Amino acid sequence: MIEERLIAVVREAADDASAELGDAPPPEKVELTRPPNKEFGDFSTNVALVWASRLGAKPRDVAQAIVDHLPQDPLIERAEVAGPGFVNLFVKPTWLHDAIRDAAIEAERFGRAEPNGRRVQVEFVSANPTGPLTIGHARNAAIGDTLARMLEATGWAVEREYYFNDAGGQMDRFGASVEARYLELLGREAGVPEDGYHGDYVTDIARQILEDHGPGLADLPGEERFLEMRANGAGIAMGWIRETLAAFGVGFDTYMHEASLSELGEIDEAIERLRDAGAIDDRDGAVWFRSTDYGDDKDRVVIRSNGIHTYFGADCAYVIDKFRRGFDHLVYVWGADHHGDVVRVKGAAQALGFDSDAVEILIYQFVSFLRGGEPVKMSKRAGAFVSLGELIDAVGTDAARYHLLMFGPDSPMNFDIDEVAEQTMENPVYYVQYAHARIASILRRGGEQGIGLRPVDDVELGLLTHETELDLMRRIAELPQEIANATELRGPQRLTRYAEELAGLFHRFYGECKVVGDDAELTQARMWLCRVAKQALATSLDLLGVSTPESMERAEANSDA
RNA sequence: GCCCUCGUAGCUCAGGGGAUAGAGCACCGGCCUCCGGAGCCGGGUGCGCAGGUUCGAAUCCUGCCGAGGGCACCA
Repeated sequence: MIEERLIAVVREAADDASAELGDAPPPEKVELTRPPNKEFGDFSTNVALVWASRLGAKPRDVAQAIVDHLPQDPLIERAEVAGPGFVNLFVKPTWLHDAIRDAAIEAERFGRAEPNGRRVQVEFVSANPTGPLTIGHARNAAIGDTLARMLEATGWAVEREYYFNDAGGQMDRFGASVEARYLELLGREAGVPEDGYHGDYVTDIARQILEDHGPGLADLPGEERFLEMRANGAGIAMGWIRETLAAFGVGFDTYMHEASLSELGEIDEAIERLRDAGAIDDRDGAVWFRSTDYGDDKDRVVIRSNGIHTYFGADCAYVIDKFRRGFDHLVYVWGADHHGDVVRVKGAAQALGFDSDAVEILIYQFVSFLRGGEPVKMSKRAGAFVSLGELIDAVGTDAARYHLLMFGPDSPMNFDIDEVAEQTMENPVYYVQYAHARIASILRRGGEQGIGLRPVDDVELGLLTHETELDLMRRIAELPQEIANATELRGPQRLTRYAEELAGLFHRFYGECKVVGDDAELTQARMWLCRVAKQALATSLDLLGVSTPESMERAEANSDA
């Protein structure tokens, strides 16, 4: 790697310069950064700035000393002192040609890391099956799935898990609501409970149950009838959810339901282990986890005085269950409304003897959905909501996912459905996809003209010397680092930014350089550059869960003529 | 009251202690008889406030102001 080589060179120079600079040895760590501006070279290091403060010397003098002692290296064109004391390295463009050649050989593996032998579970969405997914789940699904994709790209073995509660009070209210609608369909007197689910979709579910099982369920004894309704209703809702997720490009490896934790006795086990750890108090007939020992502002009940565990009690068992399945790292993707649970879940993990750093809870802020500039009000129980399916129908999976991933999870965001749907021209996703399709078109054109692409090893990439070619190659070469950074920082928005920049650099290159031209050798080199650029765009989009079209439909929005 | 997140351009948002703080949209003006004009080029305004740490702060710390969310034997 070019970076390691340059770091070694700089370190050598610093060691050589050390004698004449003073007592303080050069910093252990030499960091290379990509300068914000290419006038500052290909790579830059601030080592002189850090070192100078220890030496009590002027940073620019230290930088100059390093430059003066730089060993001869055929790769380095020149080095300059700049700004407050940066050492800027200008590298011969061959490093870019080499990088592109390597990328070409790696093909679809370019930018992705080798397996690291570690397993991670990403648990996300995890909505209870009381109805269709709503737009309230959209950001969770997009972030969770893309994080899973990014972790895979950085070498992790990833399992995507969906956790849901199939007992609990919400599900009971849902079951009672389905039951009421079912009876009403049969002409019987019934009513959805006040605190039940009032959306029309509940009737759809009841109708489905009626179709599947006939009217006979109505005559079952009360409790049995209710359980049938709850179970069948949940099954139908879960089916809808899976369909919607599939349309959104999201698939899960495992579906975990809360009831199985108690079936496995894992909740009892969790309480016992917490008790052994001295983290349990019995008070007022209930069982409490002393979460205040872990920074919570009050202790939390795990078993209520009626003997039923709380959601949090199940969470404790769930942590054990997850680690028991051999994961090295756990990620939970939660909305901001659950941020208060973070401390106690991590605390419970610690009390249970696990490394709480291996329990990562990724909190994302809420999305304000708008329609025509007006906020969309959401209430699932009242039935007033926009489903994720409707969102997908309105704006498309690509635009929806891209828009949801454009902004950092920490950032509260607006999503104007009408804007993303109707004014698609302003959505950057099409800009990026267009670049991809445009490259595909160029490569097709080359094929039509009978230009066979030779193996990249037989192609003189050194012919790529135009400024726009160098800029494009430079950015392509950064893909592996971009993916690594985006993943480590849990920042999918970095990938959207990268993809947009790459697309922009390609468009500029396209404007300046004719790919399929008279010079056969240059055509070969440029077609390979196109191919690698296309690959880098495709990998970026794929990590975002956005499709990579080989051609774009002409938009009807162009019809201003 | 306590806790979490956020506050950057007219709008939506990027900016992992570094150089001149960026992109898209919106607005104005340009672009080759040629590989896709969903493109390219040019035009300008801003880090909520006050301190602190640092050679250097949009970035780290403290306080204040403002917004969202959370503080159940609910899920």
